[in-house]
Amino acid sequence: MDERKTALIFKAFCDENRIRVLNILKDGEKCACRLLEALNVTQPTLSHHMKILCDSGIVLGRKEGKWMYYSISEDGLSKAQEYIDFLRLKKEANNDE
Amino acid sequence: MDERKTALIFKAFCDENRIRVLNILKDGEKCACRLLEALNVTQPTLSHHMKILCDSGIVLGRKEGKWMYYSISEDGLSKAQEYIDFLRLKKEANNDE
DNA sequence: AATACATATCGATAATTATCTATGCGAGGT
DNA sequence: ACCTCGCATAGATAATTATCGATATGTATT
Repeated sequence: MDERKTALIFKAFCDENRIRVLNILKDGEKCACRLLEALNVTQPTLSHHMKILCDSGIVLGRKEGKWMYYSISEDGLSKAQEYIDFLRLKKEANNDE
Repeated sequence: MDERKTALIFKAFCDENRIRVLNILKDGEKCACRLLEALNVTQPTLSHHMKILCDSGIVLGRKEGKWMYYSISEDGLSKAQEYIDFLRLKKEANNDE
């Protein structure tokens, strides 16, 4: 339960532009250039967000020739889901002790 | 699918101190003073984080006399989970439309 | 009503993050 | 070998967020 690591995973989801990217990648793997068209930011800014998404483990990058293809990582989603499930495993409240 | 709203939900999870709070609240409702002991930040800083957690919908606050009691919101967790599930509903990849 | 206590809010500052322009790098194509 | 294209990196700046000390607010308690 490294708090830093957990926070890192969810950095993927806490920015509006990154959510926009994820919503697009939901339909399947996309080239960076496609994301750039959709996003109204400059190319370096997109690159910055894609790095954060990859570092979080939620997105996978694949290089093919000149192009970068990004897709959502099922494993990454599982990690995120695991933490949410972890929070659900309540014992009885133990307020006073 | 308001990107701003989705990002807001996950703001709860993208900070180390807030994850620490959630990990504690996992065991059940806790008073703010308990969180303060555990967290190594000043009282105003804790209050700031608790506001973000409540605004995200992941945490519920309840005032009882002088004390504030915080707990994890099942509904909030569901909202977060819904988005993760949403990303999982893949159609076939459609790279080159 | 005076005091003590728990928490929220205010205002300032430090730290982090997002964004841009400019530039570098690798992969094809000519 | 050179050029072009797609993307990453560097460096600077703007915007946001985290944090603190000081103070306000509301709630017992005496």
